Amino acid sequence: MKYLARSPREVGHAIREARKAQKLTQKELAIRSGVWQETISKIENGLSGTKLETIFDLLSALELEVTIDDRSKGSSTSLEDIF
Amino acid sequence: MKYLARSPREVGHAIREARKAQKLTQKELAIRSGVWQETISKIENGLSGTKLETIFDLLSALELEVTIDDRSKGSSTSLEDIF
DNA sequence: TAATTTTATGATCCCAGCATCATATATGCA
DNA sequence: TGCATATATGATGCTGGGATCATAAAATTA
Repeated sequence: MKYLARSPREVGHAIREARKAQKLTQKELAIRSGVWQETISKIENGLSGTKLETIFDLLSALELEVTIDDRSKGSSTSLEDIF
Repeated sequence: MKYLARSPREVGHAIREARKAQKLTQKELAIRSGVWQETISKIENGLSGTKLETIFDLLSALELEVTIDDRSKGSSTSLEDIF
């Protein structure tokens, strides 16, 4: 799965989707990542501005990586994200 | 250009590279993004943990977007980033 | 639907991000 | 090498992130 994120809120959404795809609970992710369940909840729901550091803690626990690329290139996501 | 970021520090580096590629000074980017030059300097150098929000302010000013993807797939970067 | 598990919410406290101002370095160019 | 521009650094203060504890609300499942 591949997620395009244009805002912190969308990053939170991507994290939720990825977590669910891996059938993890917030608590399990919390243990793996060192980020509290309560905090994960807030991040996934887009409350809280979140620090980059925290996001990376979650992403690496989920084995995800971040790519920064020119906006233009592809609404590749529109296609691939359909599922 | 495409950057793979595995840490806040690498995000800062990617921002610097993208800014330079667009021949912008920190001050110019500061004006466009609403983030202070001093803050940009610190972010580019990996000092400061930075908030996600601030990163997105910079990325959109640079017309960059973020993709979150499974780690595995491609050391596509190693190839494409060579230049 | 009762019991259990998962998520969300709320409050408090500490620490750090960032705006802001001042200034020191460094880099580029005439 | 001297001046202008660009970048880095340092200090301060306010605000908000996140750890932490307690608990409410949802969602699962027996």
